[in-house]
Parts: sequence; structure tokens; C-alpha cells
Amino acid sequence: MGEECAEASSGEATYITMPRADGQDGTIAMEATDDVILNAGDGYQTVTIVPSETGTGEVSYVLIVQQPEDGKDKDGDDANLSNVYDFDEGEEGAPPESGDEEDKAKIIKIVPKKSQTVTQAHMCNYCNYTSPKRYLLSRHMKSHSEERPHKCSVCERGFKTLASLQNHVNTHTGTKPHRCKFCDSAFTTSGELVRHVRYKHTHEKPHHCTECDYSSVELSKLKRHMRCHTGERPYQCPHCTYASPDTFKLKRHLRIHTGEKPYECDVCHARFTQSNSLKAHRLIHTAGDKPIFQCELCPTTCGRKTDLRIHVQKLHTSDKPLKCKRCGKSYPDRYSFKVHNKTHEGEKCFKCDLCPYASISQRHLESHMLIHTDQKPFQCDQCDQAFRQKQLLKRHQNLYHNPNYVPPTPKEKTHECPECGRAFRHKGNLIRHMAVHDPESSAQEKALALKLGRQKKIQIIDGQQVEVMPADETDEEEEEDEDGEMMAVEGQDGQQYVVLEVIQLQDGNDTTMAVVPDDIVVSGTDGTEAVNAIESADGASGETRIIQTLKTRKLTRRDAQAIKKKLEAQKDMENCFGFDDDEDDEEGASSEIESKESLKLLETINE
DNA sequence: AGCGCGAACGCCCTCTGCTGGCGACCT
DNA sequence: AAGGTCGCCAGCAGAGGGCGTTCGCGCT
Repeated sequence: MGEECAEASSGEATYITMPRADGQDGTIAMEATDDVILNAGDGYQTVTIVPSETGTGEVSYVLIVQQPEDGKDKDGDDANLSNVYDFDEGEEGAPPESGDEEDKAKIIKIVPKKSQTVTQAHMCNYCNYTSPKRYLLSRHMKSHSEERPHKCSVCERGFKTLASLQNHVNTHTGTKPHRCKFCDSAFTTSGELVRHVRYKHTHEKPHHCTECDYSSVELSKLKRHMRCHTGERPYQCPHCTYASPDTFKLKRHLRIHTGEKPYECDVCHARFTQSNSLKAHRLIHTAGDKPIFQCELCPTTCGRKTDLRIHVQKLHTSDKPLKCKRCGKSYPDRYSFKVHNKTHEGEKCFKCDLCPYASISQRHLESHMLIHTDQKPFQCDQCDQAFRQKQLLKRHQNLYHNPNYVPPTPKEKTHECPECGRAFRHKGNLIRHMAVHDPESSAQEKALALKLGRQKKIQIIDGQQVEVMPADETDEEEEEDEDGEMMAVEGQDGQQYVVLEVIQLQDGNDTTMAVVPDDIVVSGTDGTEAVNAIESADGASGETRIIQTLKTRKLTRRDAQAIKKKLEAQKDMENCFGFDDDEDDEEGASSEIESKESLKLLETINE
């Protein structure tokens, strides 16, 4: 031992031996506390013991140990540069030195060991070992010696005792004399056998945690376990802020910095830092054997337990019930809520309490309700006009207050219908349109095809059936917003019309309204060139629904405004307005003509 | 002095769970 | 087209089990 300062753990206390002032070695019993930093280096130059400030009732001291400048350990390595990759300190032993120059002065709290008060005949000078018999002390002193007289003939390694040597030699020869009576295992030492039996057969766990119900076969495991209660993390990564409670985790963590990936997939040669990552990865190569974790609450399956748990968390767990805005029913989680929502698909659940209006969207119902409350929240900031919808205000501002407004140029329609030659800007719209030509498709399918997205209607213009298409398929596409009321129609003469306003007249009102240049005429459907009466195609009830058109090429915007005012006066007779659109319309510009309730005011846009 | 046992040190492994990126699909 | 959702997957850390090896000490 000589001048060495070494530390050993007894389970109860830690003993530090250090050079005495008189040149002899001395021993102090220490009780390790959470903030103890222990050093196993040698040749300390300064030792100071001062009273501790932690008044716990016990007599305690603070031991300040100053290392010499050269900081050489017994192996001649630089203790301050102790390699973190070298775990000779052991995971259950003292934490490794930080290697920081500032850490040379270590503070150690020590308390006198209780056994020190016992007087014994034979005391060890290096530790607090005492024995009533001299020969026992004599033998004990060997433990302080580095002498290893028993050499292995195979590897030249030395051992303190013959028993240690014999055990070691057994490892060379493969001799395992200690056989388990419960299984086929055999061990080099009897201690191994006992421990094995505890782990595998009797499950005897004599070491109990005082904080939880954990028990362990070995004390070292309990000590390791206790770190999860204390939060102690003695093993600091030199490259980042991570600190580990044991050496293995630090070593594993260091692979992040070194890039080491020791685990390789034998199929695709992908490499991993952890064995279990490889194990999980291997599953992707074994299609048939993949584990399937079936959700108990829905048909979903996951490849991993952890993913199933996330699924359950996301879809089957909710702080509060989710309420359906359409029917008011409550659902306990997102999954049942989503399933329920499917049942409302295409359904006009949002019904007006004051009129027959219904919509698939609450937003549209809210907008509709403004009619009943006579509110026009969208006020033009440049005149006194107000509108119920943002889009109407936008259009108004463009038409009357924006001299720079240029209607967007028509965009190319590249998708042409082989049946009727009609062109569409979007392929999806053409596909949907094709259903109209399909003789196999039922009326319902056709209706669905029409309803989907575009909600096309057939209108009679100039005595001919024409499709009324949403404005986003017209040159006015860019004008539309999600509430877009503008609806373009095409007359037989190729003229295109845009619905300015949807007006509902009293049922049975046969009045045909027509507009001629420079005037507004209310007349029958005898139509001049300037006037077209359009009857909606689905007017099956015998009611005459007339769509008022403005076809006049010479019609000015002022005229259009005058027409609107005229019609406004007529609204006094009307019950309510109807408008609806399809919120599922991904192009966001559809507007369904509510033919049973509406008259259409159309404006020519071609000119 | 030798033996036998228990404890300690040290290493490696597996299981578990969390996180975040990615891509397919949906809205 | 863009944003949201959700399963798949890799990465990584926490916790604990198991065992090889060595040491210390009581007993004979």
C-alpha cells in the first residue's frame, strides 16, 4: 500500500487511506453521501479536515484533498485525463474523475464510523478492521498488500490467494465443478452456483428497496436501482450534457458521438447502435412473422406495441367528450367521433329553424341566418353598401372602387370530354362529368356525380338544357371564395352568365322577370333576343321557377346595379333566401343553385 | 493454512417506452 | 396545393436480469 491513497467500499462505509503526516498510512472511515466525490488517486499533497456545515446531528467533517500538479495515478497515467472509455472504475464503484483541472480539489464529507468506538486488541493501521486474534489481523493485512504470489501458469497473472488462482485456472480449463441440481448449468465457483439458483430457481431476493417494492438478488443491483430514486448520475459524457447512472449507459450513449454501430442486419447490412434497434429492424424482413398488435377498440393494427399505445392515446383517449356539431351527439373519443361523422356525409344536417333551408355546413347556415337577422356585417369602407358575405363585398369593391381591377384571363381547359367535347380545367372534374354520359349509371349515380364537388345543375336556357357550372370552371374562377355565390351558366348561344344573386320568390309566383338593355322589364317568357327566361330543370312540382337573366351585351354595371335594387324591392315579398354550396368542394368555389327556392339573376360576362 | 461462502466489481444483454422523421392518405 | 392525421420506423435512454471474475472473511 505504501503511499497510496485508495478507496474501498464495504457497503456501510467507505474508507480512505492516505499518507499520514508522520509518513505512515492512516485510515478514516467515511460514510458516502449523495454529493461525495471519491478519488482513488495517489500521492495527495494536502489534506484538510474542517467541520461540515451540514448540521445533521452527527459529527461530520469536510475532507479537502488536493492532488499534486502532475496528477499521476498508480499506473502512471494522467489521472486528470482519465479516459471515459475506460471503465475500470466500475459501474458500482466510485464515479470516474471528471478530468477537469478545476476538480483537483475534492470535497468529501466524512463521519466517524460507529465501530470506531469499539476497542479491539488488534487493529489494522490501514482500515478500521479489528480482530480479537492476531493471526486474523495478520491475514487481513494481506488484503492491503499488492503482492500476488500465486501465479497462473497459463497467463502469468498473479493472485493473492491460492483459492483465487484455482478459480482462475478453472476458467482456462473450462472446469466447472459446481453443478446446478435444478438445471444443466455448471459454474466455476460455488458462489456463482448459489447466485444462479437464486436468479433462476428460488427467486430469493434478499435486498429490498425502501422506496418501492423492488427487490434484488444482489446488493449491487439494489444500489444501482436506488439511483433511479436519488437521480444520481455520476458518469458524465465528455461530449455533451448527458450523464448516466451507470457505465453501461454512458458507453452505449458514447456511440452517438463515435458513430459506432456494432449491430449489423445480416439481410440488408443496415447498422445500428443498439441491439434492440437491430432486433426491431429485422422484423421488416420477415413479412409473415411480423407481430400484429390489434387494437381492442377498433380494427386498427400496429406492428409495434408502442405504436398501438400511441394509437389508443390519439384515437381512443379524450379528456372530454367530442360533440357533433351537426346532431349534437357526444362521443367519448376521436375514433367514435370520426365514425359518426361519416354517417353525416352528404347530409344537410344544418337546418334553419325559420325556413326550409338546410346545408351540409354549419358555416353556411350561420351565413344564411344573417338573412333572418337582417345583418350585413361586411361593410364597404368606401361607400355605404354592406353585404352579408365577404365575397360579395370583395366583388363590389372590385367592380366599383378598384379602377385597376382586371378580371382574370380565362385559363386553358385541357381536359376535353370525348362525348360532348366540353372542356375542363381539372381532370377530376372531367371524370365526374363523364358519369353524366354513362348510360349504365343510375339517376342516383348521376345525381351523385353532379353533387360531388361541383353540384352541377341543368338549366334551360333558350329552350335548351344547359349545364350550370360553378364559377371556378369559368373564367371567373379566381373571383370565387369559399362562400362564392357567383354561378356561371352557359346559354345556347355560347353566352356565359354569372349568377349575381339567388333570390327566392313566393311559391307559385309565375312572374317572369327579364332584363333588356337600358330597362328592366317584367314580362312573360316570350323572350326577346335580349331576354331569356330559364326554367330550372328540376322544377318537377309544377311550380314555375323563373331565372332572370341579363344577357344584354350592352348592359352596364350601373344597369346591373339598378336591376338589383329593383329586385331588392321584390324581396319584401319573399320568405327567405336560399344558398348553399358544397364545403367538400376542394376547389372551394362551387355554389349550388337552390332551384326550388330561387330565381337567378344572371349577368353576361363574355363581353 | 485451507476451505467455503458471500459480497463486490464489471460487463453484457433484453425489455420497455418515448421521441421524432417520413410517407401515405385524407380533408 | 396545402395542411392534418396516423401508422411505420429508427434512434435512444431507463431499468433490470444474468453471469464471469475476484476478493474478504469466518470457520475449521
